[in-house]
Amino acid sequence: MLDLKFIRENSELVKQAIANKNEKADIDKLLELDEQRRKIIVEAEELKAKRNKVSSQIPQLKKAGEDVSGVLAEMKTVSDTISELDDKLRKVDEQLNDILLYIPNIPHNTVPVGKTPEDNVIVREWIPDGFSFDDDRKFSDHIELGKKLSILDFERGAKISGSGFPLYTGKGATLERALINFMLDVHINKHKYSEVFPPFLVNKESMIGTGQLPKMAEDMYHIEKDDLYPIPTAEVPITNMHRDEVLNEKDLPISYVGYSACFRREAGSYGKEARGFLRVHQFNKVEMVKIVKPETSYDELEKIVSDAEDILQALKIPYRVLLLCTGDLSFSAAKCYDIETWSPAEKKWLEVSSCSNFEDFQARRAKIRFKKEGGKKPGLVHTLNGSGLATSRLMVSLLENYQTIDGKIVVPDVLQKYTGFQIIE
RNA sequence: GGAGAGGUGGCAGAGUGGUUGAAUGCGGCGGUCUUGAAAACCGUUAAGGAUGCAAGUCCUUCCGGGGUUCGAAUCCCUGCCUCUCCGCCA
Repeated sequence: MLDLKFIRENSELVKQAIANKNEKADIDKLLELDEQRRKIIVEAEELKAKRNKVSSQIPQLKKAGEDVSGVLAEMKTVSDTISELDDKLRKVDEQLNDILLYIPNIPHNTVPVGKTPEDNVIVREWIPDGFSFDDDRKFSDHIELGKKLSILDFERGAKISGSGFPLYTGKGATLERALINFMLDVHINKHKYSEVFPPFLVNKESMIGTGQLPKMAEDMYHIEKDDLYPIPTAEVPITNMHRDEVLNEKDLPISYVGYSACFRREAGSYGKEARGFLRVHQFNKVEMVKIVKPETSYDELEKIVSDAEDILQALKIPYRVLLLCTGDLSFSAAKCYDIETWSPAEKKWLEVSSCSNFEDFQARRAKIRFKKEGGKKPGLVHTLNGSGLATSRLMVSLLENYQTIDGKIVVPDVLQKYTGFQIIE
């Protein structure tokens, strides 16, 4: 959420930013409501001041034996008028909020302006020793490998739940678990994040806090009976840990890492893109979340990206880092880097991580503040998060890159102590 | 799921219709005292909003939402959460 005052004072800038993000919002309507709102408040507050004053005098008048019936009648009218104004205010506030909650964050000035993914900027590329894009071996894709080695069973996953719900079996299941544990350990021990294991169902307030609702409702699962949402990412529960809290400046930055299953409806995505692991309704992800002071958030963003890259370098999987353009930037983000790994069978880059700085956009929605040293007013924190990493597409790159000529999978060195085996055959 | 109890400031804990934004204690901050520290004593200690150049003034907030009343932390309804007992259960 943007600051209403900021929008009032920078309406043209906000309009431009929204257009750059390929989004829409009726800023003029918002400003009109804002004006109405303030007018009503002034009117109502004058009456409330009067009511408070007179009400406190009534006991004294009674004590003095005076007749207060006239005053009571007058105050009744005043109170009725106040109720009317409060009702009016509530309605205006609701409309105002409806618009505010749909206004996206403003891109940072280092974000390239662009419309489509083609306008994203490749920041860097990393390949392990001995790797070549021109390798002319015949690469099996992850679906063939999964089937042949009995480690992935998409058919049965679809039978149990539906398409897009992958089933790992045998050494595939072990490998998945190894990957998650390896990533968690690196972030906890090497990068010094504190570990959390969050709930997978959250309430509406949490979904609004991080910006998934109301805008992205169609992409979320919703359990109607209990009004709970299966999380699309651990970002939601972890960032919302500190919703409605005032933190101490000395406790910042806070860095959390946690594993969760992630649930996404992916409404409207069908076809080839959805094959196997490429687009699924449930996947596993290790997520990093940071809550920081505003002045450090862009340094912290670079750190999150490098922490995520560290995993891929340890796994020796080719990847590249993209700086997303304004048009490809998500609703809540001010700046975002994507990390993509190479799939030699698809001959494509696959998104395995997204690292974003939300500045105070989520903090304002979720009311996450911090008390500055020296007793100044609490200010909004900046929040960030990054996948470190999502396993499903990473598994695609891992299986494909580590396959041998005779169709086996060599387990990456760093994972072997987690799997307990060196090869899948 | 059934039966009770309760949710008050950073924390603990008073307060059952009228100067209560809220006693008291602890903690925090500032000061006096001290070579320094402790103790003691004194003072101070919420957030959000409207308005204003500012100082300030005003409004709101005692879990959330409605209601009764001239007036609500206090009464009524409702939602959420916590605790105790019972039942069920990985």
